[in-house]
Amino acid sequence: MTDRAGVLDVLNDDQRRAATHQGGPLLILAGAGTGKTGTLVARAAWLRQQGMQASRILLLTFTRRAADDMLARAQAPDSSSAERIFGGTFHAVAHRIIRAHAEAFALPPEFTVIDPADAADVMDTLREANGLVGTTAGRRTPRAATCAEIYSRCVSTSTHLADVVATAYPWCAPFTMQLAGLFTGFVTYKRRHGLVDFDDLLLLWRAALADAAAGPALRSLFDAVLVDEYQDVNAIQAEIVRLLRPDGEGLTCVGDDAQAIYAFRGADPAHLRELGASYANLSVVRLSRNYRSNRGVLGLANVIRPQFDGLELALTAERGDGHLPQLVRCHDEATQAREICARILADHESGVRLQDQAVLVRAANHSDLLEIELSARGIPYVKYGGLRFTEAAHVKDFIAAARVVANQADDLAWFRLLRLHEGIGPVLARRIIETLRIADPQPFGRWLDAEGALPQRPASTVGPTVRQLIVAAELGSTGERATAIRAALHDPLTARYADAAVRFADLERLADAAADSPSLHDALVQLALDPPVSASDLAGRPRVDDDFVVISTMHSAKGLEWPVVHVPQLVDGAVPSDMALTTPAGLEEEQRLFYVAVTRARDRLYLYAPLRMHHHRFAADDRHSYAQLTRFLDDTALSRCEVTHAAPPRPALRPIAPLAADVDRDLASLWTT
DNA sequence: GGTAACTGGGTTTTT
DNA sequence: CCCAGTTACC
Repeated sequence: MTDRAGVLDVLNDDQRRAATHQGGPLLILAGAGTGKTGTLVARAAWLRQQGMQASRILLLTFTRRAADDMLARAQAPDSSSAERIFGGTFHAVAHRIIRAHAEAFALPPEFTVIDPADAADVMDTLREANGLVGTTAGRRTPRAATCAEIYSRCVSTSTHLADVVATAYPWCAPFTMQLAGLFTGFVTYKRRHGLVDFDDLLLLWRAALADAAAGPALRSLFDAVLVDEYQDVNAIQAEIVRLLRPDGEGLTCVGDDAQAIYAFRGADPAHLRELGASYANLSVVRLSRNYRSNRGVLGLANVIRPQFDGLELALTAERGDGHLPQLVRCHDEATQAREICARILADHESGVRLQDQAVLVRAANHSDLLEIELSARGIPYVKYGGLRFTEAAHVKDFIAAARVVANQADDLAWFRLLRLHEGIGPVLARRIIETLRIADPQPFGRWLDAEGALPQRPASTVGPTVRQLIVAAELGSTGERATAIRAALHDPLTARYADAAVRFADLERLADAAADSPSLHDALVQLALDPPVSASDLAGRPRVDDDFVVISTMHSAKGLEWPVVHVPQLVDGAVPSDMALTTPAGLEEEQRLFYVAVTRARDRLYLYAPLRMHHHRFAADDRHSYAQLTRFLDDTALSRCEVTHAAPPRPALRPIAPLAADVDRDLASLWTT
């Protein structure tokens, strides 16, 4: 059991003031590395010391990892439910409430939670009917995923479509009308098929809280609400918090407006900055004593950090002076990759484990060249961010099959499942679904009719699969069902993928993981809300003796730290990303993202600026133009760094044309006499 | 009529 | 790697 007095003892004065704050809403403005998590955990402990029941404390976070972390530190793992803090991500908590009262929300009890990829699939099936297909008037229509993004942006920021398109998706402006029609269809489709997307989870929770009857009941479940990373809330989440604690009593928000990096999914640091306006009696406690980084790193961090009136904060170093950040100006990207590898190996030889070193990139593809170089030198690495495990085709296939078993009315899943089979394309798949729907809501009962109506070849591939799934649906335990679903997919997956054996092994892990859930439904929701990053995620922690460099996107690195951090691609267009520069707000967010990246480093920070970029967007008219150093590294910032120049690339090899000519001549003897 | 297989141009970040 | 468009096959 946690030693609660001990939790408070290790805090500094500011942290203790935050943890033991009484009465009225509290904002803890916590700079990077200032012990935010420990303070929040201590506050929960202190509230319980004051006599509050654990189950009446609500802890809201943005990632599952953050929630698990804090809950693990705040309570014993074997505590009873009354002794357990009610915690999770906004979405997971919303789901728990909605699933428990599905009828009250006019949802079918077996409603399916769809992830953004599913939402894009729905958009895809509706786009043709809304004139959003192919190339119109020489302009390519927005991709299905883009349509889903725009929709979500409208919803999560409560902003009109026309404004969202104008500011964030200007190239889609010609299709605004069609998008409006598409979105109407999207909402209708979701309701008709019992689908709930991520935005819906929040919208439904907010609606319930605002409801005259349900609101007071939901509010009265909790005495205290603790919100982590408040700078990342969107308009809906901010309102959920406000509805949970209308007068601010018992509300604690933790955040740092300088680390707001999720505007693209509707978040806005203005919600944090305006807390004072919503709650006149708001107390603000600043945590600025940094326990993570040395003074060299913080010197740079403090000049990059954007300051906002009334919420200024400068980090002070609790650790020693340490090294200055190093800016390595590299001849080109290839040099950059070699330089990173050289420093990784040098630090490794001086005793730093590979896993204590991270490379933080703005976009997943920024590490392409580096990954080749790492592989060539035999340096092991793992990559976080970018493609998720659940986005791999075979995993989506498995999930589609499981969804059909869990909810036979899930047309979206049927569509994917059917199309997996040889000889079945979009038209046949749709026709089969039409046939099945006559028997709605039990399409399985009509399967043999549908199969009989198919041409011989498709029937012979899809028939066995579906008949096995029908059997799987009758099985008792989740584990048996998952295993049977996997078995049903054996033949179609083998026919489709050359590396079917590997993929099939992945699915075994997935089926095993699903077996732990009480129902197939729960397993699927879990997978949607908290997708495993890789197959090894499902298999548990990697072995202790495995050592590897971490490559992560800056976004995925939030909240983490490493002794050594490498930040490549410090070039305008990459950092800051040119995709983000359509608005001044976009540039500001890029700067905050850079701040997040810099503040991940404990001991050593290496920044890399390639001087020459090949195939770069800005260099389209001159493939050898010289790139500009990122605008975040102005003279002040540079004065906080030690600048070095990387060795020029190895001299080019002498042309080997004579050699090639020899080879060609030898070959020619094979067909000349 | 419908599907598979290939080609060529575009690619941020994720609960 | 995704998607639109084309072509060749059933």
